[in-house]
Amino acid sequence: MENSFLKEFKEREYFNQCTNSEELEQLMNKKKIKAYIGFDCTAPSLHVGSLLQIMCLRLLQKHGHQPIVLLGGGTTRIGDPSGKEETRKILSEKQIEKNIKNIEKVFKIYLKTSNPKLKPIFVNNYKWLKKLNYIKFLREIGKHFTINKMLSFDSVKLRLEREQSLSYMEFNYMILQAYDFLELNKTENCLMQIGGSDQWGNIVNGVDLVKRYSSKQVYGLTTPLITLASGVKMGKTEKGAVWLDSKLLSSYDYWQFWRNTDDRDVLKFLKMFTDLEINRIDVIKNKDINEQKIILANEATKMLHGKSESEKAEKTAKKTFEDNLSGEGLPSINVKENINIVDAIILSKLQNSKSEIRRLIKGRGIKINNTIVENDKIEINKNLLNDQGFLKLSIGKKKHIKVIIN
RNA sequence: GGAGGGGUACCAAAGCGGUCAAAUGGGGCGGGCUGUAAACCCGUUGACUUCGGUCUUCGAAGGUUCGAAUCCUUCCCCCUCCA
Repeated sequence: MENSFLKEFKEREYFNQCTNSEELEQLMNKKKIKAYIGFDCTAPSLHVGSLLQIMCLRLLQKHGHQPIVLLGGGTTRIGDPSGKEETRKILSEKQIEKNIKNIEKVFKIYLKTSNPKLKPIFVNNYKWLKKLNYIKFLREIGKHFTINKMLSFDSVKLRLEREQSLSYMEFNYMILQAYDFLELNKTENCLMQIGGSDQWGNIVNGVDLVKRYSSKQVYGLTTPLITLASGVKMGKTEKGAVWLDSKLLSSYDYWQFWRNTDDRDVLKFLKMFTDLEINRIDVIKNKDINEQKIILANEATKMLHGKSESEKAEKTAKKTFEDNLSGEGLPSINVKENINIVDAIILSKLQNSKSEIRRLIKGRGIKINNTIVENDKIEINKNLLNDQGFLKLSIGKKKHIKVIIN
């Protein structure tokens, strides 16, 4: 079978590990299945750190399979401790519900929702986890887990080797996640779980549990952890998380995030985070590197914020960076006349320390309409407006904002 | 339970009565070079400031002292070895 789900999954470098690659391939070629991914609900929205998982769900739809989105209201209440050093702050019930609602919106943007055979099924594991009866759970589910086996999982093994404590709750997280899979298999006939490579152990546990409990064969598939060429984990910038939410990060800033990709990561990101077919990417990769980055930024932004926002961002970027003009579409703030430059920057939220801003001014890093601000006493007044009626305030080379005096 | 070692800024790690807002390295930020890249070089990196200073920080709380990250007391936490 040409161009099967798994083939494309591998071509796009989504593939890390699979519990049984050949069998899964055969199965998915034969019939359309349901697969699920669980998402963390501790934050008010998702950021690019989750984008690869979202892309996996899109790919499922592309090949006719139906995604299940598990928003782990139940497990969020406990917190996945894997790899975490500090204890997670406990979120209120209300906050979790609010997060879940907001996160659902992200999926409704990225996934097709009209076709009933493909549209994402949203589930919340709190629904079944809250009803669990401890004794019954131990007898029915707990008996399928041997400590011996669990100790052999990397997540556990490493912790023990490093002589770090591993709490009983952490063991339970593994089991609860496995139980989620079992539950989804029973209620939705879900046959596959996808997750990041750090979830491998948890996923394998789920596959095992379903097999032992129901004698059914299900599959697990993981994606690699994306480390950037620079060695850091993807998704953080100077401004913090790269949110997939226009309320938390403007489409312009989102576009900039992709535009600023390291040369060495561009090809990978084109494969991972755009819908462009592989053969088109093969052509694109011979283009000028900066053109490639623009294509990447356009494709990624289009998917989240829509075509017009993406075009606007590109135009603004071109004006701002290439023509050195004041791009119309920059994020903007309104200020009173004669406000001090330092206070204005505080208002813009681009910096939150006055000392830092003064330092930047001393270091010649702040510009108004491309002119270096020489001292921190400057006031913003109407004389500084350009002929379009605003002024461009720049912090460093990349952060620009439109200032309007009212 | 017994014996030692330790908790310092974003991280790692010096300092062990005043010259400490705290060496050094990493990271971050700004500048230069370039391509809104990387590498490299330079600067900067608690807050506020009328730019004179002022205020808050070295696990927590007390105490000694003109003066404490540094000394004492109590408490909390981590690590190593022994049982």
